[in-house]
Amino acid sequence: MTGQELPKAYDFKSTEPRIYAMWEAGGFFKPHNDPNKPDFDPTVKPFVISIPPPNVTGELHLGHALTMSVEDLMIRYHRMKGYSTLWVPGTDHAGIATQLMVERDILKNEEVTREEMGREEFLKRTWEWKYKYGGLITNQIRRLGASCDWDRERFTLDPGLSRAVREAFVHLFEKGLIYRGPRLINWSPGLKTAVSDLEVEYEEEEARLYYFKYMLKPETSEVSETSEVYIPVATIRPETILGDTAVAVHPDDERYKKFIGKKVIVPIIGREIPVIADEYVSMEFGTGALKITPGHDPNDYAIAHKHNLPIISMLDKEAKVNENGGRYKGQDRFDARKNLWADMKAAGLVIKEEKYMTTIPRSQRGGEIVEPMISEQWFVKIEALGKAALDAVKDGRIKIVPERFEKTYYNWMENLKDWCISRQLWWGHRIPVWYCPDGHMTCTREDPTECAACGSKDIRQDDDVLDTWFSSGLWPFSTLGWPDETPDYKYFYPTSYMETGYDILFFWVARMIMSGLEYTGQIPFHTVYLHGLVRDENGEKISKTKGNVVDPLILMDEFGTDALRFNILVGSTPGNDTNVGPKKVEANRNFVNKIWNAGRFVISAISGQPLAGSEKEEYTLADSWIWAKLQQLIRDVERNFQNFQYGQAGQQIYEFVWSDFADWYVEIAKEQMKDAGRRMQTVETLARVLDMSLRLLHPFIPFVTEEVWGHLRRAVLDSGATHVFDDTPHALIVAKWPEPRELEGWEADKTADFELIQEIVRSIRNLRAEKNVAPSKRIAAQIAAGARTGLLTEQAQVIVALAGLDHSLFSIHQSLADKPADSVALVIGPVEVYLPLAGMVDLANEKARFEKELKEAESHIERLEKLLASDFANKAPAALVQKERDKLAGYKDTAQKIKAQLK
RNA sequence: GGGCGCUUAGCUCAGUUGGUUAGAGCACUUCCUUUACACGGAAGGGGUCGGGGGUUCGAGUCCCUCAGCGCCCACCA
Repeated sequence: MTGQELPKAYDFKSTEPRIYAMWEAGGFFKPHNDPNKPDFDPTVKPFVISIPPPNVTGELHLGHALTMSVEDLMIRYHRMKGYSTLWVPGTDHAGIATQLMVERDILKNEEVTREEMGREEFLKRTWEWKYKYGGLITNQIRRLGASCDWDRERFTLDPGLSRAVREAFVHLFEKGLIYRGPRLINWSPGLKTAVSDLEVEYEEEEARLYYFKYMLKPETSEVSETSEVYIPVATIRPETILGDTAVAVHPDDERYKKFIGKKVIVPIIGREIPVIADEYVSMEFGTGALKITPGHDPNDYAIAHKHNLPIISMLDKEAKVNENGGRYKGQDRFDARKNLWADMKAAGLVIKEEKYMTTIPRSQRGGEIVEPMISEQWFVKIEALGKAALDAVKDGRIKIVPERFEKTYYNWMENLKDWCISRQLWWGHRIPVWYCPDGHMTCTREDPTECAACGSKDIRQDDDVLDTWFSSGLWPFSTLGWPDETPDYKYFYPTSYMETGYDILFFWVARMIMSGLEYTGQIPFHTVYLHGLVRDENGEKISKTKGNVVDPLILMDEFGTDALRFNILVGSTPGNDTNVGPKKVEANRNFVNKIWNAGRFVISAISGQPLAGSEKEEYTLADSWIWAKLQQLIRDVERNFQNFQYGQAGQQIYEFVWSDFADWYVEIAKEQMKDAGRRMQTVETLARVLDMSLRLLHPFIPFVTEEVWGHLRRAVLDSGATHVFDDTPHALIVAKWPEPRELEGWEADKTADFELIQEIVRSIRNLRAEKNVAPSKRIAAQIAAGARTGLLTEQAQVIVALAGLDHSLFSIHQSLADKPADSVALVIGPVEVYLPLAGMVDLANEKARFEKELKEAESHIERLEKLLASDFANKAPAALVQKERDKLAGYKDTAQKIKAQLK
């Protein structure tokens, strides 16, 4: 197919699936150096990323699109660099999310609850759900162009990964780093499971602060019906009064000192509890007296421990009042609050209530208010693990990008609390501990048949499952075969980058580091790259309630995957949020189309006639310029990639391709190709620059670059000019990453000369536009070029073509004795251009224009003279000073020429 | 209460060893269907880089300070 036969607009719809299938069939997603193959070379460096596994039943959202785009870019770049590159894909069982989804579905369609259905049947249904919908998300990830090795796809509940979880748990158990016991945990009454501290979100909300009387227990000697002796207490959750086991005051509080050691009466239910002294109580806040509810408040729990107070749980798993709540038993926590308060009011125990802003703990998943409760749970002792993980970042074995997150990480790792890992769910890895009737625990790698302690055959497995993050914490190595020393594990582990959102730095990244160090004795990855959140086009946080949800699938349908990816990748910086929306994606679709058409042009240029064998002339100024620009671009992109500045790199390639290559070089190339002698080197330069540009762009926009490159490659090979490319593999995805290099016979540093030509062309165009000269009209021009006569004479054809001049009425002179009549003059540094625009010259107008330009030039001269007279000349780098001197000379030139014109 | 980030053109944002006249996309104005591309081309308009102070020959970039916005962490009822 030649250039002309390609459609005018890039058809991403048919191209993308075809290209993806070609890549996959070609085995390009697999590491080229595979430890499972006989020709394996252990000295080749691997580059590995483990995908942050999406929820197996999830659907693609922009967060995934961002993750996949960035990781695919990293992967493709390293693949082209020659690393044995592996991107391990997979999905997460996502305990709570998936279970909720299936539970709701069954309830809706069959009106059966999970409890009614039973554990075994429910799990069977959930697996069916997984098989049915589990492929959805991975197919959507394929659409994004993700070059993962799908043969190595893993799922957290796979037998292999489940074995890894089992190994990890038993390891901790045997090491004594895991324990079970009743502790105050965050309980989600809706989900009916414990959740970890991280899964609780604190929201500032308006609540009420209730003030009431804690009546002193009358002492027999001074019973008085009228005396009202009480301690005023304030609370946000009056229902927890039912669980109070003390009232605490500050030991130095003169108001309450006399009550310390006495008893007060719990309202309505009449229990006697002590008044204790503790410095934790703030005298200034509230009433200065604090009710202690150890069963339902973390601070109170700590105080109760200190003072050996009893702990009363007054809520059940559904957050209804239990038997400890007397007459309120069975009432929902909020009903109990209302009713108890009403009863207290009736009893004269209420002082007042007022509005109060406070932080309310809500479940990250369900949104309901989380209740601190005493419950029997499994915990991981975190101190030693956290210390090791902290050190790994502190001593630089693991680098976090951007660096500022290291501080956040330290802060969190230095204040860790034991991790509650048990969940009262069914969908997940069941805790591998069995109990016998005597209460012995058996924790083994293989399912036991009898109690390890007493031999009892009557053993029962723990009902709970593990926190999803426990298994995903093993992801970088469990996916590679651990705990077995598989070839993959040995070669690809530790992995290279961990790329994910900063929002799961603690949830996931920190836990992977702890797990990796503890189980494998190695860091799981050496670099953590954190990306930001995706926001809508106006920088607003995307939320369903706001109705500004942006669906990546719709964007891909409308504008193509490459356009979406380029939007996501360009203009985003590490750790910062990125805006995505149709307008931005459309702009990038246009860029993709630009590449397509530039490709079409180059391919048709090549296909014109055979390239091989023709004589080659010297490179032109334009050839040298575009090549120099490209070399600079390659260096800049490399530097930016090394610094993880992918957005910056993308932006620079965009500008090069559109502004330098398409707008200038291609237009000049059209001229150069008219000259038979120049055709070969022009086409070669076109092909080379396009080739390099496509390589640089491939990690960003893989589909269109692969497609265009395929056509380009065939055209080049058909023309016989095999020497043009560094390498011609079957696909761009495995082509070599560009490195800066010089061409034989090519002149470096012609940039300034070319820029003068650009300035001349722009000035002429500008004047034409001002004078409303039809673009199609070719006009005459005379140039007085002074010292640049040689350069301009050489570039005459370019100037004539790009500025729309009439070749036969164009001349270049060293100087002009007489200023051409009826002409408009332009001054560009040392060059004067005269455009004889008869009838269009307005002397007053011209004068005003020159005066304005002169003023500008003079202000520059003034500024530069001042600058060069200052310490700048002594202290700044010599090259920089010279540059400013040259500039000053240029402005002086211009000013002088303009002055002459004004005479 | 602690920590972090942001404030640059009308809008959304780039700008990483401090060094030309501070950039892009969108929007806006004028012109053009020229044989790669109207998903295009050409030419324009638009910014005291949040305020103040400092370091420096030189600051959007470094330091201090103030203001506004946002995020994270934290046990004051």
